[in-house]
Amino acid sequence: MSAAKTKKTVTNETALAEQLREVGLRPTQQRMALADLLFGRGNRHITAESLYNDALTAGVNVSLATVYNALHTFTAKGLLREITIDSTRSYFDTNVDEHHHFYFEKSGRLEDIDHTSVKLARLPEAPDGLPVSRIDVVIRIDG
Amino acid sequence: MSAAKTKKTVTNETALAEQLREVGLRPTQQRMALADLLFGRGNRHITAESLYNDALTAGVNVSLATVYNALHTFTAKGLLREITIDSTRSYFDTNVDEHHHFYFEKSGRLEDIDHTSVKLARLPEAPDGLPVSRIDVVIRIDG
DNA sequence: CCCTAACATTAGAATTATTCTAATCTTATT
DNA sequence: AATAAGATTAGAATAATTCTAATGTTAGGG
Repeated sequence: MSAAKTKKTVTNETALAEQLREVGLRPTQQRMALADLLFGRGNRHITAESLYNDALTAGVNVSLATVYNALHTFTAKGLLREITIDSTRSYFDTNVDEHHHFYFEKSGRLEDIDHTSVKLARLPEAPDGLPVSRIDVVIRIDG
Repeated sequence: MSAAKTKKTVTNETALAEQLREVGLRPTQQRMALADLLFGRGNRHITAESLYNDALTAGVNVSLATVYNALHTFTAKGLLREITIDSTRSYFDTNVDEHHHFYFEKSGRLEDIDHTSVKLARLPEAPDGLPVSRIDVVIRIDG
């Protein structure tokens, strides 16, 4: 179902467009469509290729290069989190809260682990007292 | 300094060649040279490109494709451990003991953390009781 | 010992993932 | 509504990695 045509003066801006504006991004056609595919459902782990395929299936006119641009821009703005597990491709997580991951080696699938389920009782001091930006725990599952 | 010429009958096989044979690999020129560059010094974090450059500098005649082959073969045989931190390239660690890593985001450098320095007090159960093959902890340093 | 067949290894060519940059689109300002 | 400044897009280029045909190695028979 398509929304009623927007008049030239912006009067009925959608919530999605507003969210993009809030982080300083223009709500362009391509970004709106990709943001909708990304955030319309629950938390997901996607790759540039998988989002590109989702876009094609949804009939969205967008190039793969633009999908990469959008993923990196969204990550820089804190709307996505990049996870590096498999060097052959980048994964992006729509869950940006503190959490960890199970990685199923055979299928390549990722599963979120709530941060309260993992407790780091002892941690080494960071060299030169430099700030820790993030701690990633990946539990690799043989299956 | 070059070792004395080996006679046709293998009498004075080097220790390095013997180690390769032990894991079922032929001690070819290229592999011997790469193994020497990899394991000759202390623990290191290398990339295919960095090892290739080391080889060129050392005057070793080897292709980049062969460097990739050797790194993956050595990893499969347990002589190296692959670490995935940065999706733009694969790192290989000559330290195959249980340990974790600091990752310096600005320089891209890795530093080993002894496994006794990190204590995981609470861990979630693996789904379906599947076996855990490895737990990786990466502490990302903003510097 | 040497020769040969079977298999392992190598590296040039091909592929895949990602980035770059020139062209296009948006938007704030008038 | 027109314009200029800057953001966004996507075709082309690049970089990382893999594939596969050619080459090298080795064990066993002659």
